[in-house]
Amino acid sequence: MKITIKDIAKMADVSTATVSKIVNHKDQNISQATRQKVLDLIEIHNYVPNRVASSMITKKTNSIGLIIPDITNPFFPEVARGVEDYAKLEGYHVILCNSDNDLDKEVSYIGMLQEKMVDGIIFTSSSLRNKVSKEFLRLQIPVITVDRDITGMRAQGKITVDNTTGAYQGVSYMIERGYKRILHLGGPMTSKPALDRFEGYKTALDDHGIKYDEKLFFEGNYNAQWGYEGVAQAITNNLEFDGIFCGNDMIAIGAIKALNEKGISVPENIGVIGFDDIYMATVVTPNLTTVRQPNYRMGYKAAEMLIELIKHPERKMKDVVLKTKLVIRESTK
Amino acid sequence: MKITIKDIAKMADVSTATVSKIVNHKDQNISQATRQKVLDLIEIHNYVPNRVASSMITKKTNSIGLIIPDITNPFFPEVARGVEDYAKLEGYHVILCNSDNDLDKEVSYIGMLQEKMVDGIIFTSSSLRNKVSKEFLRLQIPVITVDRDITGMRAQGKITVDNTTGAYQGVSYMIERGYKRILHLGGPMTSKPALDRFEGYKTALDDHGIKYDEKLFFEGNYNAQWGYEGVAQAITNNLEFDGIFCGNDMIAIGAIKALNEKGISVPENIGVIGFDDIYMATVVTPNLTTVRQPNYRMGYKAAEMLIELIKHPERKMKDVVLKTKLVIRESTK
DNA sequence: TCTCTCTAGGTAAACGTTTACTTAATTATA
DNA sequence: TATAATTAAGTAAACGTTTACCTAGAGAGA
Repeated sequence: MKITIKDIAKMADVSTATVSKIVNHKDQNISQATRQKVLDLIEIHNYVPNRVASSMITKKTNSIGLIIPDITNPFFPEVARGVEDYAKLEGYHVILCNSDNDLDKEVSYIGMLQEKMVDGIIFTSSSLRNKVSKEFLRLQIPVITVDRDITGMRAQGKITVDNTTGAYQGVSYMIERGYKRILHLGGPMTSKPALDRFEGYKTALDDHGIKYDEKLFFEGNYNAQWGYEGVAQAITNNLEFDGIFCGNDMIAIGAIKALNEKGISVPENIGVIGFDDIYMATVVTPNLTTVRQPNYRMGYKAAEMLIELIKHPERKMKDVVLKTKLVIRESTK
Repeated sequence: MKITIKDIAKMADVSTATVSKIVNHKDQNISQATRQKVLDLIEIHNYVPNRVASSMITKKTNSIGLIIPDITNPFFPEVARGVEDYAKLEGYHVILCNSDNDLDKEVSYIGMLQEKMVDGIIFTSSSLRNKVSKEFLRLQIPVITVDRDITGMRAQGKITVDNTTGAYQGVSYMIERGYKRILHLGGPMTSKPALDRFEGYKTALDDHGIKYDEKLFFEGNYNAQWGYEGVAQAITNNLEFDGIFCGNDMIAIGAIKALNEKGISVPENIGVIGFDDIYMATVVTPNLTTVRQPNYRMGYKAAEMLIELIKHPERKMKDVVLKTKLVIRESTK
């Protein structure tokens, strides 16, 4: 039998209220003698308070849900780590949910999280989808989105990255280094980040007196496969280009692989730049020049905002837009 | 105000017991008319059952704790995904805990998980540490360890990988391909997997008539940094070798980087083989020949065992030892 | 001495479910 | 027709806490 607050109370010959006060450090009005007696008993009998019972009363579970598409996607472990770190600091637990960007799974998770009475939800997406289940819109608890909006819903908080400026800086850098015809292998244009990066790309060209050529723009997915195929296709089509701005690092990694196989040298013949700065970027040959996204920060910030909202639901949160940073390595000359 | 089972019961003019039975599908003895009436009310008012209240009675929270050192380490997302996938299948939630192999954090997490009344715990470690907190030993709930033992504790279940055979196969393959003096850049020998791989390495040499030379064995960590340094050191020491068997892929990636920088060609001059088969192995140049560990499987299996134990605590679990697989790519000739 | 204010703790309801047991009505069986 | 069995519910305790409110005694001030 598990030992409860009643057992401790009986043994200490006090009421459960007294024990409760001591356990929760609301014990200004408890004598040192009683406190010590109770604390000793707790230690001896290894009493651990049942937080599900407390939750019934306090209406707080001290847990938050983290919905991401796939922890296996190298983008997400860092944001997960960020939210977990801050959550722990504040005594919250995080429940990990992999949605695979699948509406059904999302609905199912939202249901489970609601039933478990989580205090809030952080929602991250790889932005491959723009719809969101109506279950989301019904939610009574605070939701923070990171990296994207939820259409039709005003989430209580929003963390994004300044993708436009990031792309602008990356592309500008390429132009300044002498690259003139820069291919853009973008992510899916249904997603805001992909759109913003495309925007930054165009503006950078424009500001440097280069006319945007739509033949140099390809829309695809966020994976290495697509980077590989995109380059292969461009070459087959005899497209002329001397640089590639990729929608993310995975695309860039695929692109470099294709170039290597064709015997095209990076960065001498063609420069490549990615987006994200995942660890792999430092490991491929050549090391990838890329626009770093503060993934850990995003997660951490998201948890910060969420927990502040949990504590003060009436507070209005300002959206936060994090800055990117150009990381120059070897894939550009 | 959140709507409760009582509200539904009142509106449907039935008892809460009836509603409860319907919600939990224990409704053989409920008339279709009543069932439908209640179901409709639930739908209309968007009633969601409070599982923390149920947990009080059923003594089950349907959640499990997953303690890993760091989700950011490329080894772990796959195992996390494995446990999450199976857990979801069975209606369990997983609470993610990053321990950083730090005893204090571990103790803190165990405390929190106990208080939250998780039904079981999966404990994974990067094997950098062998001690475990006494809090672990006190735990009343089932614990499954993956990848390593907990010293002094008989966990209710254990998932490991046959590291010895894996190493044996990898090293044998190198020898058969003509490599003769094979360096071993191992992980920390405080960890069982590192030891077993070392064992497999020696046995393979032995079985192929090559004498083990202790000058060719280096003990280190599990990261790329160490691989880089290990090789640099070996070269500085004018050590003669034509192959490297690495304690894991990260080490191998670091080693290849060092070799590349010295202008030593892989695999022509020196062959390199890793362990794990993380995604990065397919992305470095040359692609890494490695011994694949079934990470996802490990996580999945662990969740399977844990949940079986939760349902049938009396059952005795057989330890499972998963097989590795040699994946031949480009870093060996 | 009387009243007031602290101090140290106790009382008991409440949180939202589940479930063992009970009950009333209906149907089947002999 | 009398009884047994089945169906379709309802009753109320229990789960382990927290907390608003209460109380008894001690000391202080007048």
